[in-house]
Amino acid sequence: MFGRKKKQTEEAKPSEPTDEPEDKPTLIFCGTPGFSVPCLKALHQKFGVAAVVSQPDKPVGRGMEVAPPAVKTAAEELSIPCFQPKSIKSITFDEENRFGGGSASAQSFVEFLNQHSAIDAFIVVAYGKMIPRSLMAGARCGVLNVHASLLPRWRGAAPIQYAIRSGDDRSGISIMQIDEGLDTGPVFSMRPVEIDPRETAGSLHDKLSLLGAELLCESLPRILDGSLSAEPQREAGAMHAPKWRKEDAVVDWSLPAEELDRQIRACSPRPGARANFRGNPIKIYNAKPLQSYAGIGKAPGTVVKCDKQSLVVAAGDGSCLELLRLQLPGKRPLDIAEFLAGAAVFEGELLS
RNA sequence: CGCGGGGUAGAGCAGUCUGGUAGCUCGUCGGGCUCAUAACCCGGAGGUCGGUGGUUCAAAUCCACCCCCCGCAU
Repeated sequence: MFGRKKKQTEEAKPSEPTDEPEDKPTLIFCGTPGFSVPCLKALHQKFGVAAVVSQPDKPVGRGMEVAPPAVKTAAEELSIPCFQPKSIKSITFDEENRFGGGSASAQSFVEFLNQHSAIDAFIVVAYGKMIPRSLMAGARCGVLNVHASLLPRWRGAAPIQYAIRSGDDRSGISIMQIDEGLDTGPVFSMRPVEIDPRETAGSLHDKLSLLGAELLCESLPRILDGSLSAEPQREAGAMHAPKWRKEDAVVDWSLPAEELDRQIRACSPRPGARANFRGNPIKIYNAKPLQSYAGIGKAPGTVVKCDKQSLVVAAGDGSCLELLRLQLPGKRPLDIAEFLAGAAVFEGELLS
Protein backbone atom coordinates (compact mmCIF):
# COMPACT_ATOMS: atom_id res chain seq x y z
CA MET A 1 0.00 0.00 0.00
CA PHE A 2 1.15 3.46 -0.81
CA GLY A 3 -1.02 4.85 1.92
CA ARG A 4 1.22 3.56 4.68
CA LYS A 5 3.25 6.32 6.23
CA LYS A 6 6.88 5.47 6.66
CA LYS A 7 9.67 7.83 7.38
CA GLN A 8 11.89 8.16 4.37
CA THR A 9 15.45 8.75 5.48
CA GLU A 10 17.22 8.39 2.16
CA GLU A 11 16.90 11.39 -0.16
CA ALA A 12 18.16 9.65 -3.28
CA LYS A 13 16.33 6.79 -4.91
CA PRO A 14 17.87 3.92 -6.89
CA SER A 15 17.71 4.70 -10.57
CA GLU A 16 16.94 1.10 -11.56
CA PRO A 17 13.24 0.40 -11.64
CA THR A 18 12.46 -2.35 -9.16
CA ASP A 19 9.73 -4.94 -9.34
CA GLU A 20 8.69 -4.20 -5.81
CA PRO A 21 6.73 -0.98 -5.40
CA GLU A 22 8.37 1.59 -3.18
CA ASP A 23 6.95 2.34 0.22
CA LYS A 24 6.50 5.85 -0.93
CA PRO A 25 6.36 7.02 -4.53
CA THR A 26 8.38 10.00 -5.68
CA LEU A 27 5.87 12.57 -6.87
CA ILE A 28 6.35 16.03 -8.30
CA PHE A 29 3.30 18.30 -8.07
CA CYS A 30 2.64 21.12 -10.54
CA GLY A 31 -0.14 23.55 -9.74
CA THR A 32 -0.87 27.21 -9.21
CA PRO A 33 -4.25 28.52 -7.99
CA GLY A 34 -6.50 27.67 -5.05
CA PHE A 35 -8.16 24.88 -7.04
CA SER A 36 -4.96 22.84 -6.85
CA VAL A 37 -4.41 23.17 -3.13
CA PRO A 38 -6.71 20.36 -1.88
CA CYS A 39 -4.99 17.97 -4.31
CA LEU A 40 -1.57 19.00 -3.07
CA LYS A 41 -2.52 18.65 0.57
CA ALA A 42 -4.24 15.28 0.18
CA LEU A 43 -1.44 13.96 -1.99
CA HIS A 44 1.20 15.03 0.46
CA GLN A 45 -0.62 13.57 3.41
CA LYS A 46 -1.19 10.17 1.79
CA PHE A 47 1.83 9.70 -0.43
CA GLY A 48 4.29 12.49 0.21
CA VAL A 49 5.21 15.08 -2.38
CA ALA A 50 8.90 15.49 -3.16
CA ALA A 51 8.65 18.90 -4.78
CA VAL A 52 6.19 21.47 -6.04
CA VAL A 53 6.33 23.50 -9.23
CA SER A 54 4.23 26.63 -9.45
CA GLN A 55 4.02 29.77 -11.53
CA PRO A 56 6.31 32.63 -10.49
CA ASP A 57 5.10 35.24 -8.04
CA LYS A 58 3.56 38.03 -10.02
CA PRO A 59 2.15 41.49 -9.51
CA VAL A 60 -1.51 41.03 -8.91
CA GLY A 61 -4.56 42.93 -7.75
CA ARG A 62 -4.88 46.48 -6.52
CA GLY A 63 -1.56 48.20 -6.13
CA MET A 64 0.07 45.58 -8.32
CA GLU A 65 1.84 44.03 -5.38
CA VAL A 66 3.81 40.88 -6.03
CA ALA A 67 2.00 37.89 -4.56
CA PRO A 68 2.81 34.18 -4.45
CA PRO A 69 0.35 31.70 -6.00
CA ALA A 70 -1.84 29.73 -3.57
CA VAL A 71 0.04 26.51 -4.24
CA LYS A 72 3.36 28.04 -3.26
CA THR A 73 1.91 29.25 0.01
CA ALA A 74 0.54 25.76 0.69
CA ALA A 75 3.86 24.16 -0.23
CA GLU A 76 5.63 26.37 2.28
CA GLU A 77 3.14 25.40 4.99
CA LEU A 78 3.83 21.74 4.22
CA SER A 79 7.60 22.34 4.04
CA ILE A 80 7.82 21.01 0.50
CA PRO A 81 10.49 22.56 -1.73
CA CYS A 82 8.84 24.82 -4.31
CA PHE A 83 10.25 25.79 -7.70
CA GLN A 84 8.86 28.65 -9.76
CA PRO A 85 10.54 28.59 -13.15
CA LYS A 86 9.36 31.19 -15.65
CA SER A 87 9.26 28.45 -18.25
CA ILE A 88 9.68 24.69 -18.25
CA LYS A 89 9.14 24.08 -21.93
CA SER A 90 12.79 23.81 -22.96
CA ILE A 91 13.65 21.18 -20.34
CA THR A 92 15.01 18.04 -21.99
CA PHE A 93 15.28 14.39 -21.03
CA ASP A 94 17.98 12.34 -22.76
CA GLU A 95 18.79 8.68 -23.38
CA GLU A 96 20.86 8.56 -20.22
CA ASN A 97 17.81 9.47 -18.22
CA ARG A 98 19.14 12.91 -17.35
CA PHE A 99 17.16 16.10 -17.38
CA GLY A 100 18.80 19.08 -19.04
CA GLY A 101 18.23 22.34 -20.85
CA GLY A 102 15.65 24.70 -19.48
CA SER A 103 15.70 28.42 -18.93
CA ALA A 104 17.92 30.02 -16.30
CA SER A 105 14.97 30.17 -13.91
CA ALA A 106 14.46 26.42 -14.33
CA GLN A 107 18.01 25.36 -13.49
CA SER A 108 17.47 24.59 -9.82
CA PHE A 109 14.41 22.55 -10.75
CA VAL A 110 16.36 20.57 -13.35
CA GLU A 111 19.05 19.96 -10.80
CA PHE A 112 16.51 18.73 -8.30
CA LEU A 113 15.02 16.35 -10.87
CA ASN A 114 18.40 14.80 -11.54
CA GLN A 115 18.88 14.14 -7.86
CA HIS A 116 15.61 12.18 -7.92
CA SER A 117 16.10 10.04 -10.95
CA ALA A 118 13.37 7.57 -10.03
CA ILE A 119 10.43 9.90 -10.33
CA ASP A 120 7.19 7.98 -10.34
CA ALA A 121 4.91 10.68 -11.67
CA PHE A 122 4.41 14.34 -12.29
CA ILE A 123 0.98 15.38 -11.17
CA VAL A 124 -0.46 18.48 -12.78
CA VAL A 125 -3.48 20.29 -11.40
CA ALA A 126 -4.22 23.67 -12.98
CA TYR A 127 -0.56 24.52 -13.43
CA GLY A 128 -1.35 27.03 -16.14
CA LYS A 129 1.22 26.08 -18.77
CA MET A 130 1.60 23.31 -21.29
CA ILE A 131 3.77 20.40 -20.15
CA PRO A 132 6.85 19.56 -22.24
CA ARG A 133 7.53 16.12 -23.63
CA SER A 134 10.57 15.79 -21.39
CA LEU A 135 8.44 15.47 -18.28
CA MET A 136 6.22 12.86 -19.93
CA ALA A 137 9.32 10.79 -20.63
CA GLY A 138 11.06 11.58 -17.40
CA ALA A 139 8.77 9.84 -14.95
CA ARG A 140 7.87 6.18 -14.69
CA CYS A 141 4.15 6.92 -15.07
CA GLY A 142 4.50 10.09 -17.06
CA VAL A 143 2.43 13.16 -16.30
CA LEU A 144 -0.97 12.79 -14.67
CA ASN A 145 -3.61 15.48 -14.73
CA VAL A 146 -6.68 16.29 -12.69
CA HIS A 147 -9.20 17.97 -14.98
CA ALA A 148 -12.47 19.61 -13.91
CA SER A 149 -14.81 18.08 -16.45
CA LEU A 150 -15.99 14.73 -17.75
CA LEU A 151 -13.72 14.42 -20.77
CA PRO A 152 -13.89 14.73 -23.69
CA ARG A 153 -16.43 17.45 -22.88
CA TRP A 154 -14.84 20.79 -21.96
CA ARG A 155 -11.18 20.37 -22.69
CA GLY A 156 -9.26 23.51 -21.89
CA ALA A 157 -8.90 26.29 -19.38
CA ALA A 158 -12.46 27.09 -18.26
CA PRO A 159 -14.42 23.83 -18.00
CA ILE A 160 -16.40 24.92 -14.95
CA GLN A 161 -17.70 28.13 -16.50
CA TYR A 162 -18.59 26.44 -19.77
CA ALA A 163 -20.44 23.62 -18.04
CA ILE A 164 -22.65 26.07 -16.17
CA ARG A 165 -23.22 28.49 -19.02
CA SER A 166 -24.16 25.62 -21.32
CA GLY A 167 -26.75 24.37 -18.87
CA ASP A 168 -25.10 20.98 -18.35
CA ASP A 169 -26.82 18.98 -15.65
CA ARG A 170 -23.61 17.34 -14.57
CA SER A 171 -19.89 17.94 -14.42
CA GLY A 172 -17.11 15.98 -12.79
CA ILE A 173 -13.45 15.14 -12.49
CA SER A 174 -11.27 13.24 -14.91
CA ILE A 175 -7.88 11.82 -14.00
CA MET A 176 -5.91 11.55 -17.20
CA GLN A 177 -2.53 10.95 -18.72
CA ILE A 178 -1.13 14.09 -20.29
CA ASP A 179 -0.05 13.81 -23.90
CA GLU A 180 0.99 16.50 -26.35
CA GLY A 181 -2.53 17.76 -26.95
CA LEU A 182 -4.68 20.02 -24.83
CA ASP A 183 -6.47 17.69 -22.42
CA THR A 184 -6.60 14.97 -25.07
CA GLY A 185 -4.77 12.17 -23.25
CA PRO A 186 -6.25 8.83 -22.17
CA VAL A 187 -8.39 8.81 -19.05
CA PHE A 188 -7.80 6.64 -15.98
CA SER A 189 -10.90 7.48 -14.03
CA MET A 190 -13.82 9.86 -13.93
CA ARG A 191 -16.32 10.78 -11.28
CA PRO A 192 -19.47 12.81 -12.01
CA VAL A 193 -21.12 15.40 -9.86
CA GLU A 194 -24.57 16.87 -10.33
CA ILE A 195 -24.85 20.53 -11.25
CA ASP A 196 -27.49 22.07 -9.03
CA PRO A 197 -29.99 24.39 -10.80
CA ARG A 198 -28.64 27.30 -8.73
CA GLU A 199 -25.00 26.23 -8.98
CA THR A 200 -22.42 28.98 -9.44
CA ALA A 201 -18.93 28.70 -10.84
CA GLY A 202 -17.68 29.31 -7.32
CA SER A 203 -19.68 26.52 -5.70
CA LEU A 204 -18.87 24.04 -8.47
CA HIS A 205 -15.20 25.03 -8.31
CA ASP A 206 -15.11 24.22 -4.61
CA LYS A 207 -16.91 20.89 -5.05
CA LEU A 208 -14.68 19.79 -7.91
CA SER A 209 -11.56 20.91 -6.14
CA LEU A 210 -12.34 18.53 -3.26
CA LEU A 211 -13.63 15.78 -5.52
CA GLY A 212 -10.45 16.02 -7.58
CA ALA A 213 -8.31 15.45 -4.52
CA GLU A 214 -10.44 12.50 -3.53
CA LEU A 215 -10.44 10.78 -6.90
CA LEU A 216 -6.74 11.44 -7.40
CA CYS A 217 -5.83 9.78 -4.13
CA GLU A 218 -8.09 6.83 -4.87
CA SER A 219 -6.79 6.30 -8.38
CA LEU A 220 -3.11 6.97 -7.85
CA PRO A 221 -2.07 3.70 -6.16
CA ARG A 222 -3.54 1.68 -9.02
CA ILE A 223 -2.03 3.96 -11.62
CA LEU A 224 1.37 3.60 -10.00
CA ASP A 225 1.21 -0.17 -9.77
CA GLY A 226 -0.18 -0.50 -13.27
CA SER A 227 -3.46 -2.10 -12.34
CA LEU A 228 -5.50 0.81 -13.68
CA SER A 229 -5.18 1.47 -17.37
CA ALA A 230 -6.10 4.58 -19.27
CA GLU A 231 -8.83 4.58 -21.89
CA PRO A 232 -8.35 6.80 -24.94
CA GLN A 233 -10.92 9.60 -25.15
CA ARG A 234 -13.69 9.35 -27.69
CA GLU A 235 -13.50 12.26 -30.08
CA ALA A 236 -17.28 12.36 -30.37
CA GLY A 237 -18.63 14.90 -27.93
CA ALA A 238 -15.31 16.67 -27.52
CA MET A 239 -15.85 20.34 -26.68
CA HIS A 240 -13.38 23.09 -26.10
CA ALA A 241 -13.64 25.49 -23.14
CA PRO A 242 -11.11 28.23 -23.82
CA LYS A 243 -10.01 30.79 -21.30
CA TRP A 244 -12.89 32.87 -19.91
CA ARG A 245 -12.68 36.29 -21.52
CA LYS A 246 -13.98 39.65 -20.49
CA GLU A 247 -16.69 39.51 -23.16
CA ASP A 248 -18.01 36.30 -21.62
CA ALA A 249 -19.06 38.36 -18.61
CA VAL A 250 -20.94 41.08 -20.51
CA VAL A 251 -24.72 40.84 -20.23
CA ASP A 252 -26.74 41.05 -23.42
CA TRP A 253 -30.31 41.82 -22.36
CA SER A 254 -31.73 40.58 -25.63
CA LEU A 255 -30.89 37.00 -24.63
CA PRO A 256 -33.59 34.92 -22.94
CA ALA A 257 -33.63 35.18 -19.15
CA GLU A 258 -32.68 31.54 -18.69
CA GLU A 259 -29.53 32.02 -20.69
CA LEU A 260 -28.70 35.17 -18.76
CA ASP A 261 -29.18 33.30 -15.51
CA ARG A 262 -26.74 30.61 -16.61
CA GLN A 263 -24.24 33.21 -17.73
CA ILE A 264 -24.57 35.08 -14.44
CA ARG A 265 -24.00 31.89 -12.46
CA ALA A 266 -21.01 31.02 -14.66
CA CYS A 267 -19.54 34.43 -13.81
CA SER A 268 -20.24 34.29 -10.09
CA PRO A 269 -18.47 35.15 -7.91
CA ARG A 270 -15.70 35.97 -10.38
CA PRO A 271 -15.52 38.02 -12.46
CA GLY A 272 -19.19 38.94 -12.00
CA ALA A 273 -21.59 39.35 -14.92
CA ARG A 274 -21.45 42.92 -16.10
CA ALA A 275 -24.18 45.31 -17.22
CA ASN A 276 -24.60 49.07 -17.25
CA PHE A 277 -26.85 51.17 -15.07
CA ARG A 278 -27.00 54.97 -15.35
CA GLY A 279 -23.59 55.05 -16.97
CA ASN A 280 -22.00 52.89 -14.27
CA PRO A 281 -20.86 49.34 -14.70
CA ILE A 282 -22.96 47.13 -12.46
CA LYS A 283 -22.26 43.53 -11.57
CA ILE A 284 -24.97 40.92 -11.26
CA TYR A 285 -24.10 37.96 -9.05
CA ASN A 286 -27.48 36.32 -8.70
CA ALA A 287 -30.74 36.51 -10.60
CA LYS A 288 -33.82 34.46 -11.28
CA PRO A 289 -35.60 33.98 -14.60
CA LEU A 290 -39.34 34.63 -14.23
CA GLN A 291 -42.12 32.99 -16.16
CA SER A 292 -44.93 35.00 -14.62
CA TYR A 293 -43.74 38.18 -16.32
CA ALA A 294 -43.10 36.48 -19.61
CA GLY A 295 -44.56 38.14 -22.68
CA ILE A 296 -44.77 41.57 -21.13
CA GLY A 297 -43.28 43.03 -24.30
CA LYS A 298 -41.00 45.76 -23.00
CA ALA A 299 -37.65 46.41 -24.64
CA PRO A 300 -34.85 44.20 -23.28
CA GLY A 301 -33.13 45.95 -20.37
CA THR A 302 -36.22 47.86 -19.25
CA VAL A 303 -37.05 47.84 -15.53
CA VAL A 304 -40.57 46.40 -15.60
CA LYS A 305 -41.11 46.19 -11.86
CA CYS A 306 -39.45 47.81 -8.90
CA ASP A 307 -40.63 48.01 -5.31
CA LYS A 308 -38.85 47.82 -1.98
CA GLN A 309 -38.16 44.12 -2.26
CA SER A 310 -37.60 43.30 -5.88
CA LEU A 311 -36.31 44.49 -9.20
CA VAL A 312 -37.37 42.87 -12.47
CA VAL A 313 -35.84 43.60 -15.85
CA ALA A 314 -37.10 42.63 -19.29
CA ALA A 315 -34.90 40.22 -21.24
CA GLY A 316 -35.17 38.64 -24.67
CA ASP A 317 -38.05 36.61 -26.09
CA GLY A 318 -40.52 38.28 -23.74
CA SER A 319 -38.84 36.79 -20.69
CA CYS A 320 -37.91 38.67 -17.52
CA LEU A 321 -35.08 38.46 -15.03
CA GLU A 322 -35.44 39.26 -11.36
CA LEU A 323 -32.15 40.67 -10.06
CA LEU A 324 -31.20 39.32 -6.64
CA ARG A 325 -27.66 40.43 -5.89
CA LEU A 326 -25.87 43.44 -7.37
CA GLN A 327 -22.71 45.45 -6.97
CA LEU A 328 -21.95 49.02 -7.97
CA PRO A 329 -18.36 50.14 -8.55
CA GLY A 330 -16.63 50.95 -5.30
CA LYS A 331 -19.31 49.14 -3.29
CA ARG A 332 -19.80 45.73 -1.79
CA PRO A 333 -22.10 43.19 -3.43
CA LEU A 334 -25.60 43.74 -2.01
CA ASP A 335 -28.74 41.67 -1.81
CA ILE A 336 -31.51 43.38 -3.71
CA ALA A 337 -33.41 44.74 -0.68
CA GLU A 338 -30.26 46.42 0.62
CA PHE A 339 -29.43 47.71 -2.81
CA LEU A 340 -32.88 49.25 -3.19
CA ALA A 341 -32.75 50.82 0.28
CA GLY A 342 -29.98 53.11 -0.90
CA ALA A 343 -30.56 53.52 -4.62
CA ALA A 344 -33.89 54.69 -5.99
CA VAL A 345 -34.65 52.72 -9.13
CA PHE A 346 -37.65 53.57 -11.28
CA GLU A 347 -39.85 51.42 -13.47
CA GLY A 348 -39.15 52.16 -17.09
CA GLU A 349 -35.46 52.83 -16.56
CA LEU A 350 -33.14 51.10 -18.98
CA LEU A 351 -30.17 48.90 -18.25
CA SER A 352 -27.63 48.14 -20.93
C1' C B 1 4.96 54.23 -6.34
C1' G B 2 -0.65 51.37 -12.20
C1' C B 3 -5.89 54.41 -12.28
C1' G B 4 -10.16 55.28 -9.28
C1' G B 5 -14.46 55.00 -5.53
C1' G B 6 -15.68 54.42 -0.43
C1' G B 7 -15.88 53.85 5.50
C1' U B 8 -22.12 58.53 8.78
C1' A B 9 -27.72 54.16 13.87
C1' G B 10 -28.41 46.76 12.96
C1' A B 11 -28.42 47.20 6.84
C1' G B 12 -28.17 50.45 2.52
C1' C B 13 -27.44 55.63 1.41
C1' A B 14 -27.62 61.51 1.55
C1' G B 15 -25.03 65.43 3.88
C1' U B 16 -18.51 67.03 2.84
C1' C B 17 -17.24 71.40 -2.56
C1' U B 18 -19.73 76.58 0.26
C1' G B 19 -17.35 74.42 8.56
C1' G B 20 -22.53 76.30 12.55
C1' U B 21 -29.00 71.65 15.98
C1' A B 22 -27.37 64.18 12.64
C1' G B 23 -30.99 63.36 7.68
C1' C B 24 -33.46 59.47 4.08
C1' U B 25 -35.14 54.27 2.86
C1' C B 26 -35.34 49.64 5.47
C1' G B 27 -35.07 46.90 9.96
C1' U B 28 -36.22 46.99 15.29
C1' C B 29 -39.55 48.32 19.62
C1' G B 30 -44.45 50.40 21.11
C1' G B 31 -49.29 52.05 19.54
C1' G B 32 -53.29 52.61 15.73
C1' C B 33 -56.16 50.95 11.31
C1' U B 34 -57.71 46.29 8.97
C1' C B 35 -61.16 39.92 7.96
C1' A B 36 -55.98 40.18 7.01
C1' U B 37 -50.86 41.45 5.44
C1' A B 38 -44.01 41.91 3.81
C1' A B 39 -49.69 47.05 3.16
C1' C B 40 -50.98 51.89 5.52
C1' C B 41 -50.83 55.75 9.79
C1' C B 42 -48.54 57.59 14.53
C1' G B 43 -44.62 57.43 18.08
C1' G B 44 -39.82 55.65 20.33
C1' A B 45 -34.98 53.56 20.93
C1' G B 46 -30.50 53.26 18.55
C1' G B 47 -24.54 57.46 16.09
C1' U B 48 -17.39 58.83 20.20
C1' C B 49 -19.77 60.45 11.54
C1' G B 50 -13.02 54.32 10.43
C1' G B 51 -8.49 56.00 13.71
C1' U B 52 -4.78 59.64 15.43
C1' G B 53 -3.03 64.45 15.31
C1' G B 54 -3.59 69.59 13.33
C1' U B 55 -6.31 74.37 11.85
C1' U B 56 -10.67 76.97 14.06
C1' C B 57 -14.81 80.37 18.66
C1' A B 58 -16.84 75.95 16.20
C1' A B 59 -15.00 70.00 12.19
C1' A B 60 -18.92 64.37 9.50
C1' U B 61 -17.32 68.79 6.60
C1' C B 62 -10.70 71.85 5.90
C1' C B 63 -5.20 69.79 6.39
C1' A B 64 -1.58 65.58 7.50
C1' C B 65 -0.60 60.61 8.54
C1' C B 66 -2.53 55.62 9.48
C1' C B 67 -6.15 51.32 9.27
C1' C B 68 -9.99 48.72 6.56
C1' C B 69 -13.44 47.72 2.09
C1' C B 70 -14.35 47.86 -3.16
C1' G B 71 -14.39 49.01 -8.90
C1' C B 72 -10.98 49.22 -13.31
C1' A B 73 -6.49 47.46 -15.25
C1' U B 74 -2.96 43.18 -14.92
